Amino acid sequence: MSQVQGDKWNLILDAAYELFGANGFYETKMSEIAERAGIAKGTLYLYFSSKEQLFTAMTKRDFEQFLEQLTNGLQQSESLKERLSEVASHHLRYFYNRRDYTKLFFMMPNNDPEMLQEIQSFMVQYIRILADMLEIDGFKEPKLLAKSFIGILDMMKMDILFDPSFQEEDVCQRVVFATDLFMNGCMHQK
Amino acid sequence: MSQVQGDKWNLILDAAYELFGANGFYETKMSEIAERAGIAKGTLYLYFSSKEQLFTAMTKRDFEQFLEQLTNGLQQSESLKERLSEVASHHLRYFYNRRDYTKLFFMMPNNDPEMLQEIQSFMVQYIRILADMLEIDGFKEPKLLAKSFIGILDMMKMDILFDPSFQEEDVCQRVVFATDLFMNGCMHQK
Amino acid sequence: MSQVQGDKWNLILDAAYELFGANGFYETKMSEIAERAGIAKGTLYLYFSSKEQLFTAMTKRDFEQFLEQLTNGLQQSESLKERLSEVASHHLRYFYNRRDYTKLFFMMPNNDPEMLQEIQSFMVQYIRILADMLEIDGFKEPKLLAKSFIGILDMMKMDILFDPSFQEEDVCQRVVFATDLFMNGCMHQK
Amino acid sequence: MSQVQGDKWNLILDAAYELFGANGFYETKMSEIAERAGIAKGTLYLYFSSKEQLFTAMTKRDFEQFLEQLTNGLQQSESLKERLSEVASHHLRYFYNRRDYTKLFFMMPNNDPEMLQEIQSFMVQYIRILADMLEIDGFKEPKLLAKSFIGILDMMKMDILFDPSFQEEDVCQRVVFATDLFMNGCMHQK
DNA sequence: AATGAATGAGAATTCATTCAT
DNA sequence: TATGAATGAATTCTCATTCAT
Repeated sequence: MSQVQGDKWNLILDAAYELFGANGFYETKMSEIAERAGIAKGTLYLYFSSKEQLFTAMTKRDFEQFLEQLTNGLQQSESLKERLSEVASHHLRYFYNRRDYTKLFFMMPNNDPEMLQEIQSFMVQYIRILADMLEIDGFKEPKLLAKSFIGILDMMKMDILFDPSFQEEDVCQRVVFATDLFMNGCMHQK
Repeated sequence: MSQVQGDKWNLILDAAYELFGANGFYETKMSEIAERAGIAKGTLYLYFSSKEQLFTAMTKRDFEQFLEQLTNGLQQSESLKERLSEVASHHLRYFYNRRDYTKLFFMMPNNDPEMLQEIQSFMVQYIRILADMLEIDGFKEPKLLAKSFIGILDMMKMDILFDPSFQEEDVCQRVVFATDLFMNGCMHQK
Repeated sequence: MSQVQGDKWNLILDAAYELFGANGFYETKMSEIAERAGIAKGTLYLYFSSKEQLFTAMTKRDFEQFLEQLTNGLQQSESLKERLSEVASHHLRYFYNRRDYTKLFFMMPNNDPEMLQEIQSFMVQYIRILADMLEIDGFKEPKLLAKSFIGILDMMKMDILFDPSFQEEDVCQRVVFATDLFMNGCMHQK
Repeated sequence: MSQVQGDKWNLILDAAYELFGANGFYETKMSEIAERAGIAKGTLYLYFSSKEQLFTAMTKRDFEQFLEQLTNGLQQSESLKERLSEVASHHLRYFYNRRDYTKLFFMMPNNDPEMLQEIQSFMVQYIRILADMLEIDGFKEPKLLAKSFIGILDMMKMDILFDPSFQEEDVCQRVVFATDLFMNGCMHQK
């Protein structure tokens, strides 16, 4: 995580990430976040107006990082298959690296519209990246295809996060499996 | 199925379903559930030992219903394609019928091991049903394929639940799309 | 104060009266009131929805008592002078008996519209009682006269509440003084 | 009067007056006062050691102004009646001009001894001004009479501040009414 | 079985005040 | 003088759960 010295904003987000990720939104106290960040409780509120907003900001930072790294990774890929592999690899590795933060994906504040907004905005961008590359290659219904691929990858988080025997090598196998399945499915739908 | 249980048991579960579904676990009060069920707060605790357990029981009933109806639907299908269509149709319709209960799929209690247990047990059964039919037809890696198909279907809940313009006809198109994509992908992976 | 056995509502109001009166609204904690009433904090909220509402209810009860006792006292008086004396006596004794609750008259919640409502409603009733008796005797501008008399009496609370040497006998002298002054003023304004 | 004090001192007091007057002591934040005065929060504490002390200083300035203007106004009056009219007019106009600052008269900090001191000191001086003029004309109990007159005038603040239909002309009528009532009352008590 | 009054632990948030710059 | 980022004490209110009836 980014810990630029003096960057209290990122410091707080890092602390929040650890605790929300390990314990979930409702089970994490603002006082714990403050303590972990090494600042006073009141200071949190100089940077984030509420617990909900802090969670949303933390998620947003993570989403942006996800998309940025994905975009970077894709620049080295040429063929569609390479690009799809890159997406799969990035997606699955994302979860693999967050095995200790499972709560992030199952516990978020319920009624926060800003949070929902953030999720939807992320999905739109993620889907567009995939859909664009599929469209260039002439596939019909690129958006639906994109969602399908993401769906395949996302379902795999269950094993990655909750199967303790899941190893880093397994990630690669899944990448190949998902990419092949999806590519074959696409090719014959053209 | 739950006729074994008394009337009041189901009455409570119905009330819980409505409220948890509309507002989420943390935003629903036990007193509200009692009121909606037309009984006293204390009575809830004669049937369920805690709020978490009530939520888990409610989810379990829903899961069982899902699997039971799926099994029934599959008995009329012959070919693999028909069976996959049936699965897709059932899965997507499930979400379509629960458009007003979106919180059910995004907010659940965090630290309840019984609940996690229930989800995993459901997934195992759901996957097995699909994997079995794929295995019979000779596909390799039937479990991974099953998870992939479920993943494709599950991603579609985003549109079904949150796109207000999503109509019942759209469900059918998605069924066809998902089934075709998956079938084609499978066929060429054999 | 009224402490009908089992009447928790009055029990809470009594405790609130003591503490709000001695320390003022903002300096009194709900937990203190609960402790003094011998109940749990949460129980307060079964009877009063907020601290403000508790204060208002307490004030209302006191106002009602004031007006009821005043009305009773006036039934034994015949002449106007007797009646004015009764009002003066009642008003000044009210403050004298509440020498230990001075904060009641100088500290109340600021922005509570219900509280303002209550005060104005009390004043309207108090003024009417006085104005009615003045009108019967043919005085012009009975409402203005009523307010003036109340003003004279109310100003005396400063000495009664804050002059430690103020004795019960002094109350009587003030009653005579205020009544005479006001009567004479009225008589020659007819 | 407060020319002795620096510009900023009065600037702060002006801001405090607006905000305390409109919202009351507890509902006004030091940060708001600073913002309104166009200075930094910390700067407030270079001039006033605490919120309470700021409120007291603000009140003191207002009291001093009240007494100074009253004294000035009385120098042009000759007869007792004229002088009483002047007092009444000044008192009622004071409230009329502060219709937007009602909180000043109903919300002040509770436990600040300096503030209580200030109020009592003001009352002593105000009463003395009135009592002196009454004593010169040979009235008995001049202090009690002074308090009574002030009481009559002060009760009228209720209408002036809270009756939205109260007009400037009504002030004059009240002045005449109060003065007459009081004069007549006094004359016949001699 | 059913009730619902009573409990009390628990947490977010505010804001007067300080002090390093 | 002036600043404003940082502090942290302090308190209301909620709500799952209990238990006497």
